Amino acid sequence: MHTLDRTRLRGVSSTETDCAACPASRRCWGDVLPLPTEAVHARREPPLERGARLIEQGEPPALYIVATGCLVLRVSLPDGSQRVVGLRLPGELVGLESYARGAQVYAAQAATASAVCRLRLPPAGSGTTHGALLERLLLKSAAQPERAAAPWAGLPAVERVAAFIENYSQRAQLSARDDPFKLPLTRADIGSYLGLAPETVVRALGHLSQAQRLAVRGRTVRLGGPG
Amino acid sequence: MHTLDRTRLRGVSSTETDCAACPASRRCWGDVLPLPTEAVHARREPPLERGARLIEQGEPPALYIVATGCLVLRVSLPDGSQRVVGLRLPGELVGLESYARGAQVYAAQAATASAVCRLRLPPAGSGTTHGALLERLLLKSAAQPERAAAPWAGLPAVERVAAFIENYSQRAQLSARDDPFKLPLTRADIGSYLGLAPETVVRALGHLSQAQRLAVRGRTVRLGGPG
DNA sequence: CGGCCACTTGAAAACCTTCAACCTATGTGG
DNA sequence: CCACATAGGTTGAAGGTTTTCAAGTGGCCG
Repeated sequence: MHTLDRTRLRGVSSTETDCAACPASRRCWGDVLPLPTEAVHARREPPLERGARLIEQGEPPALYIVATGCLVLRVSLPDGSQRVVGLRLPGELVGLESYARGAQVYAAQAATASAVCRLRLPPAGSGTTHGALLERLLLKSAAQPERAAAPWAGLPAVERVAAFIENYSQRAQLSARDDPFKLPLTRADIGSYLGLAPETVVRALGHLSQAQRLAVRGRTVRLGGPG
Repeated sequence: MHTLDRTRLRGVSSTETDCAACPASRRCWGDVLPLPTEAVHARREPPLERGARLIEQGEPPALYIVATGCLVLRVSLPDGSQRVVGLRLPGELVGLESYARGAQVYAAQAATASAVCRLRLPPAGSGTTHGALLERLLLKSAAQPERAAAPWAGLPAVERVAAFIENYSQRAQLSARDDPFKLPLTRADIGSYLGLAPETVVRALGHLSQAQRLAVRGRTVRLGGPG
């Protein structure tokens, strides 16, 4: 224990190292096709005690991979409430979404004593290098159990439907915010997606209509009200 | 319209082309940092009528990007029921998960008349090339609204909790399937994640215990029964 | 015109949440 | 080592929401 490589002694307890030298690298990268030594540069961060926070929501982007322990991901909703949206176990990625959004989407807190490594993503647009790392990350990302569980889970049916419509209208590229648009799904499909009975979707749309939050006629919807 | 490039005439109606030549490429790749001409090779597939299926669950991996229209993603559960798990709009990816799982995870069906392009992923392990494409895909993937919406949404509380425990025990690397393990989350956090009140989680665990589906004592759990 | 499918509406039953009390572990200070 | 404080966990009863079942409406296409 006292004959560690010098590179393990940089900083108080964070270690710049190469995944190829990590005894637990199989957990993170699988046992097939070990990456070339210089491909994955990870820095082992100081260990996290139970309850310690690795990421705050809104922080600048950073990407970690869990080495040991378990992290809980939480989002703070605009109304001040908090929800757990995910769990990360050893070998899983934390914070990837931040690179797409420009900021961390969720807070990450150690549910048990944990250790993580920070991954350095090559600067955007750097071009042709790092292909192997990127490929690994892409597959890993696609394999991840959940991106961030439906934040509407447990909300009342009316709010779930409202969130669905809102989300859809933002993703569909509408010319103006109060442009009428057509829902591509039947009420049954919307219900199946949101975990609601079709009748409940109908009634929820009715309530939203009555509350002036949107105007519904058949499959045509127009957003109304603030938001 | 009759002076199209010869490359647009290959096959009945699918077109091998370069995203840089596509008038709608902004929708797929954004307007900043256009990719080098040869980087993204996409093949426009024959148009999909409303109701047509692009992907069947279990098919070999394939990756598409939606050009126009809207696709619904559905999973068939072991009990025969189906659930909508996602929606894909223009510019969004369909089928990425299949590369991690070795097979398509969901079926994709056109909710409205749609058009898609098939993307050719460089063969795994090809190494240093294609970095720009991979980087784009990684960011796109991280930005995608949902990987596959919570498949437990709408299930009774007992089943949600059961699914959570089962999923956790599979992700945690346990030595044996009937090894006891410790849940890292409080009942309140599990409830927050599943959209249930903490008391409901307690009662659900009670029911599962009583039905011999698992043994719970405090935070220690052991799986029992078939699975 | 008939059939089908999506949508709508009403009433009863099932389920979940809420509220309130109590219990049990764990850790801290005396 | 005990007493206490605290956080997490458990249990019961009341009330609200959602599901289910049933029936009926409206549009679209053969």
